[in-house]
Amino acid sequence: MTDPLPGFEQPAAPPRVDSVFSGRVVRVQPDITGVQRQFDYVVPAAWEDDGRAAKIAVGSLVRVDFHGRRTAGWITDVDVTPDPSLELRALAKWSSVGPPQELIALGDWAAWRWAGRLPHFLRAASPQRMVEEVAPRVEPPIADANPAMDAVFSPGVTHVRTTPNDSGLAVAIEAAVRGSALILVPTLHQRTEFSRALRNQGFDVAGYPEQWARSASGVLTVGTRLGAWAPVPEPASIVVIDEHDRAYKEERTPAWNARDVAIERARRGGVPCVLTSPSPSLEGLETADRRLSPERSVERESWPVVDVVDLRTADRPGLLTDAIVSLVRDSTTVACILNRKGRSRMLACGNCDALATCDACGVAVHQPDDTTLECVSCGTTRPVVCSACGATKFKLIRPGIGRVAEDLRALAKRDVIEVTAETDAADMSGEGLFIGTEALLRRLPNADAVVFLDFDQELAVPRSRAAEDAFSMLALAARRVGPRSQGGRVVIQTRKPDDIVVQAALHGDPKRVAESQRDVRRVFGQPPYGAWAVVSGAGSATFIERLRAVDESASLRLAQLGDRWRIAAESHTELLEIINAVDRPAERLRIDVDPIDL
DNA sequence: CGGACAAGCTGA
DNA sequence: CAGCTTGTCCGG
Repeated sequence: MTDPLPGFEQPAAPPRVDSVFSGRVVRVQPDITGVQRQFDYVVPAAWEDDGRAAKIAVGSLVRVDFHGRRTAGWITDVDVTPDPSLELRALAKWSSVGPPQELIALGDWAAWRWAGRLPHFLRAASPQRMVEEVAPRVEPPIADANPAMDAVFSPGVTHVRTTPNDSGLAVAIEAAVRGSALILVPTLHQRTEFSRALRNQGFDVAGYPEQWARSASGVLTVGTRLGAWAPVPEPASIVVIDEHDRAYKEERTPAWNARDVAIERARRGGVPCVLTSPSPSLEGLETADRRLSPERSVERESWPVVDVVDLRTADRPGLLTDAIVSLVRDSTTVACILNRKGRSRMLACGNCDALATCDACGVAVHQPDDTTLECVSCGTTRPVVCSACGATKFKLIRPGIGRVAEDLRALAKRDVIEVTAETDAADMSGEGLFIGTEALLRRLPNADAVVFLDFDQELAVPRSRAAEDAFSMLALAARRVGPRSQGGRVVIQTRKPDDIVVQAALHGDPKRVAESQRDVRRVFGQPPYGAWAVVSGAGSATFIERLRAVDESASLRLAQLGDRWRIAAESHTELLEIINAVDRPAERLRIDVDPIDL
């Protein structure tokens, strides 16, 4: 250390007298994305006297002096033996109770499994606001478990195929009866529904992440994707409702999947994990130790009447066949689904309705990001400002839907409600004739009939999961309209009436989809019979180059897809052992393990 | 991540 | 070679 220059005052250095420290040393993971290392700090002696030291535990949120600044972090280990050559600093502040030990270990695993960083997962497992202390664990009142459900809650992973009109609530209630459980659902709306239903059954319910502290004291917890990281201590079981749902997959990096986190968490805790779905994912079926399905006749009866309209022999051109028109006239609430994937989308000014066009060539423009409009034809860009009135808000118009809605209005002689992202939920609660994309199915509470105007749109998607996704959409439609005994009706317009997905819905038999997909994917080594990752971004070329160097025996298969790369391996272990060993380039890089859109 | 410091670039 | 940018390293 250099002496201060004469005449200059030395800045106040932190006291380094031994008696100031308690001698206890803890390990801290800083909450900084770029820092994967952990660092040791000592507990200040003063904390022993005022009770703060007693709060030091694995998972605690603290603040520490780190390389000239102060940062938040998590205690990942206590009573560490530090490297004697280091001069340790003291913890600066105890902030909050944090995730329990087992979630920190699970975070380590998730960081490996999705090639991500630990702080990302620790944030998911931490309270949104500081928590002073957690109430002692509450033991839920023990009710009588239903012996008929013993098979569902036996050790390991159980896949329960539900009927389309069974939300999975019965499984969730039974889980609650058997001890403090963790229930995951795909959407916030389902979280509200399940919480309400469980409360009506007399259970105390914590919603994650808002009620972190209650969850931490062992209250039955219901959450969406993030709920996989709820701090319920040693849950008696973990239930994943509608396990096939894409909402369980995080879209941002690291692109983790809550279903898979739940499965691993249950495995580590040695508790049952129950997956439910009316349209199972192959991943869910494959990881399950046992698969339960309803009796064939029960499942069949729970499906609505499915009408298949062959568009090749339709009575009139276009999508509004006679079958549709008469159905729409006779039924009260109908949802018409028309996905216009891959078609050009146009923008119109939210203020004056002028179509946004290119200043150079007059062609319609699209909006690639928040700040630019780009010409599809010549690539000219301009700011998001209307040329006619100067407004800065634009709305998306899907020419397909607008046109069809207009025609439908004329043919059906009734009002048609076009549902977009901006449509108010209140406008969708009553009766009516609705038209919109797949999102309409998620938002409409129920309907007398659902019509897929052009189902080939779904079947023709070039993705390995296309069939499963298309079928899950039909299962969702079936849930909205109810079973055939209640007059539920789903109409599928297609040029491929013999497609396995259409046939499976027609016969109310999801097994057909899974079986056909299983064979295809096995042959080609596609997930879940192999592991995939997609690498994209500016740094991907460098990354792939380095990966080739690490993968000496060339056990990974690489395929370039435009500016992205697909990495395929026999297993996740093989895939991640290599991916995690590659030095990440400085440029932006996105690694998507288990991509859902490939 | 962000500060420290080294190496590289530019213009007088 | 000062003054600036860019790159690399590293933290308790």
